[in-house]
Amino acid sequence: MQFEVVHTSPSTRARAGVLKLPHGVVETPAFMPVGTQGVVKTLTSDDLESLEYEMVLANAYHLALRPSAEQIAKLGGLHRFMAWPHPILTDSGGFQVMSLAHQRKVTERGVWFRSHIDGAEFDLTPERALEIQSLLGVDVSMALDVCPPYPCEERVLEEAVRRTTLWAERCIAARRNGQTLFGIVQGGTSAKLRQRSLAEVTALPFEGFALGGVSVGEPTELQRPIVAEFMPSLPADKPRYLMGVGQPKDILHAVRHGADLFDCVLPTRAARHHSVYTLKGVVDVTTARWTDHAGPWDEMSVFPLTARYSAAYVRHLFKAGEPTASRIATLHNLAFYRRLMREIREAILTDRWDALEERYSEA
RNA sequence: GGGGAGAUGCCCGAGCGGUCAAAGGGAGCAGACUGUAAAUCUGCCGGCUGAUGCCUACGCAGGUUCGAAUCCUGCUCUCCCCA
Repeated sequence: MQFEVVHTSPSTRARAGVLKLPHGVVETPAFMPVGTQGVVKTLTSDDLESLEYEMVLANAYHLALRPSAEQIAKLGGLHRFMAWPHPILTDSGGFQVMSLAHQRKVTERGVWFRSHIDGAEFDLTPERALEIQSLLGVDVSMALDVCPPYPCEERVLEEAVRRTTLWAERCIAARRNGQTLFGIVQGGTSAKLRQRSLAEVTALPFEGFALGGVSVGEPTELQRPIVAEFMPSLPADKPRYLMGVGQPKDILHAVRHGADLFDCVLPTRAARHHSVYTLKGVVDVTTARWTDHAGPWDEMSVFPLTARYSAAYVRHLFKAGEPTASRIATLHNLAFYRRLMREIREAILTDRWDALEERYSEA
């Protein structure tokens, strides 16, 4: 892996970079669509290419359970398996510590899961998380962390920080040859614990660093200060990844404070839930106002892959329960996010940040 | 022609003397979703009202009863079986 910051905005901490990975080059700031199970739901890999995405996220926990890391390795690795020859980053399963909290136990050794699929035991240690991601053959592996929810007792938060550091050290030790590994900073909404986690994790020789444990249910008013305070403290010469974020405005905010990478289920999940992103805000495409609307939801948010479909038509497809409705909305939302990231990068490179913020002020 | 079953809110469909503006679906309307157990979940859904409450409602018309969607009589209409 190679990372280079090519330009930093003079008025903000926003930076444009180039991330070179085994399967391709990623221009940052970049957004990774979420393909948990080795697909971005409703899309094909060539859709993602048509949308001009350069990197996607997948999930080690989910793929290890089904079809299994060994199975994917046998079939030539995750890139070949999902027919996506471009960069892939995998989450380790740390997020599932939170999302599957009711059927898991965290110990000093690792996380013991009861499979959400068939109830079988699944023992995830930092070492195994690294092995899984190595078997998958992804471009960027994430360390196994403990992601606590919000709200959360200080005591639990502290314990999560402690274990995350311990596991980070074990991940470093377990790293395979050439495996690119990012460390994750925890600490929830506690500045003190964030500070400690950041110091401990960034002391380790990771190739990149992530701010984790945000967008876990906390209000944005609490998320923003954490991002603003700690994103700039992550090593400047390495990629900075804000996990699970977010709304276009959250991304704008984080980029302003120096973030390079993002992922979030919002554009894809909202699409399946008939919400579409436009420069005028998120609109529910099934509401009655679109019944007779022969044009787009927003003239300023029209994209080549979906331009031919009217608001009235997409509304009808959703009402009729047609799967294509979700597909069109997903294409639209990912096109919106792709344009957002492209415009962010352009704004940084041309020092026109204020105009960009103005453009997305309603989004 | 004979015998039987039934008519409930936008639709389907429970209810079978009071706790019924009436279960449950569906449709409709409006929301939520942030490293995906989510193509899921939530709210509203006769009218007026902030709430209490009031009014109109269970095919139509009468009746019994303190009280009827529920019981009785007649009518109208549907469906099924036999000839």
